[in-house]
Amino acid sequence: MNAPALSQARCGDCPIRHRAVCARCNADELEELDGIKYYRTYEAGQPIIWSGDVMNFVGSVVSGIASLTQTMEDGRTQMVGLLLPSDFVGRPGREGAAYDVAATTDVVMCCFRKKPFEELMERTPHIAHRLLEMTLDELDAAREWMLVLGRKTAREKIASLLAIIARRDATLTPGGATNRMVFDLPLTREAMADYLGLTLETVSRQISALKKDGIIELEGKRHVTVPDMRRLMEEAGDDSDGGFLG
Amino acid sequence: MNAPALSQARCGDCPIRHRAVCARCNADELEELDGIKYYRTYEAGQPIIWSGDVMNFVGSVVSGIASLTQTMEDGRTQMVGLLLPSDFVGRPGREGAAYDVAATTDVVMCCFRKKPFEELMERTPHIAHRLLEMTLDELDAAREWMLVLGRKTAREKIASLLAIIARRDATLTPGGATNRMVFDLPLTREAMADYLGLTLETVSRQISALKKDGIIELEGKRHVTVPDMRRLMEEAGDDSDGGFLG
DNA sequence: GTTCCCGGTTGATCTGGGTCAAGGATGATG
DNA sequence: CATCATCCTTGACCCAGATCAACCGGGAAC
Repeated sequence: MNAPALSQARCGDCPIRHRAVCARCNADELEELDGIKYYRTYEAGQPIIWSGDVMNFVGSVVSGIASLTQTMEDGRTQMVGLLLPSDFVGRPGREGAAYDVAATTDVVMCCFRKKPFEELMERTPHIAHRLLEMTLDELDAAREWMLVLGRKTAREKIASLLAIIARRDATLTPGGATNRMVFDLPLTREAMADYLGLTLETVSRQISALKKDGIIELEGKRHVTVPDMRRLMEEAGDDSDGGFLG
Repeated sequence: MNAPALSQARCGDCPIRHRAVCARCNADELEELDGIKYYRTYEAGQPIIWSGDVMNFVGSVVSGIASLTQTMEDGRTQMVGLLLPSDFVGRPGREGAAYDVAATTDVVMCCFRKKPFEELMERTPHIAHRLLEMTLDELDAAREWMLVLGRKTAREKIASLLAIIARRDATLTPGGATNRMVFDLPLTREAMADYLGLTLETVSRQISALKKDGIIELEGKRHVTVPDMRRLMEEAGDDSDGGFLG
């Protein structure tokens, strides 16, 4: 893979409150991170890691959206996770990457060199603890997605995805989830298809159908208004919190 | 849920080398577990935990097979994990169960009361560490399964499942995986269908097809011989290690 | 402006797997 | 032994979603 632009920065520069390790960005042990932490930026479409590559860093997404995908020899692909700001990338204690990671939009990552990070983890149990919690969250999310992939119809799949994206935006928006929600799709139709185990044509058709039925409104191809979140949730086939972020 | 038979036992009685916490069964901190550890048995078909139930224990499977399933209001179900001997159940730090857990065959569980277990985890970092590793394994497995659910054909799904079960048996069998493998299916056709996002009729048909094509041989409904594992792997659609155990 | 390109839409048709329905085997029970 | 229940198999048919193909629209390059 190609080498993206790399910039060094002190911890205090962390632009957001990270959910995991970086959540400690202003805390005591952070002093120890000087010199092992840096930022990287990736352009939309760029690969971040290839499955099987040796990963010599861990990190978390600062801005933008990255995707985890698995690929078969014949080219069939399945997206197995979406990485949103504050999500963690990397597997302490593992050598290689398990899946392809790519930037879906422009992405800024906050990285830590792996070795020192692991040593830090040894010394500070609550970091390991936080990491375990995040991993459990991701596991829940992945298993919830298994239900979507295995048992839901195309329409339900689309509604589930829209609900997740809306809910994600809600957590980033002061005020949070309301009945009416407005957001931009951060994914192409093709990426949505890869996420949902569908073809892009089916994605397009089902979005059109949801629009025709008044479940959503569309402005351009990406800007979505959901006039009534409850109706969208019904279309998704369950009332569950349904939060796949992993 | 009903209360299954419960028997107390000292740690030294642990019948197998557990992969995770129980891996410490003969180690120092185990002394501390006296009184918070016990065994439970469940009959095939019995529920172990309902999704949403308060879970006051964690534990690991000693013998038998348990399944994790998610269910929609209308009854559609998706199995999201198989728990084999040595697999861990429970979520330190979480109140409720996230999915239904049920005994697929007769199951013996080695349980720890949750509170004391969590306290023990606080004090002994390497248990937390081991737990993180196991959770990462399960996450990998779940994501691998997402590829199966989202993109593979019915025939590939069946082959993938057979390959996983064969490989699991191989790890339990001295000698390990060979070209020729013989094992018993621990799942009904319906359970396989729930695991694979198919109907039981399709499962049955595809198994018949694999038999007709000489990929597998069947004796009765459950006893399977795979004359050539490589051919089965090809049918599964990838050469990957494909290990979904979680 | 014109052209090109890329992401998206829509239509026509095909098909894998779902659905509905009718047996078949095996093993438990009286 | 007959009965019954469970699990499994197989057939006939149907439909949701895949496939193949044509076209649209907006933005970047010339």
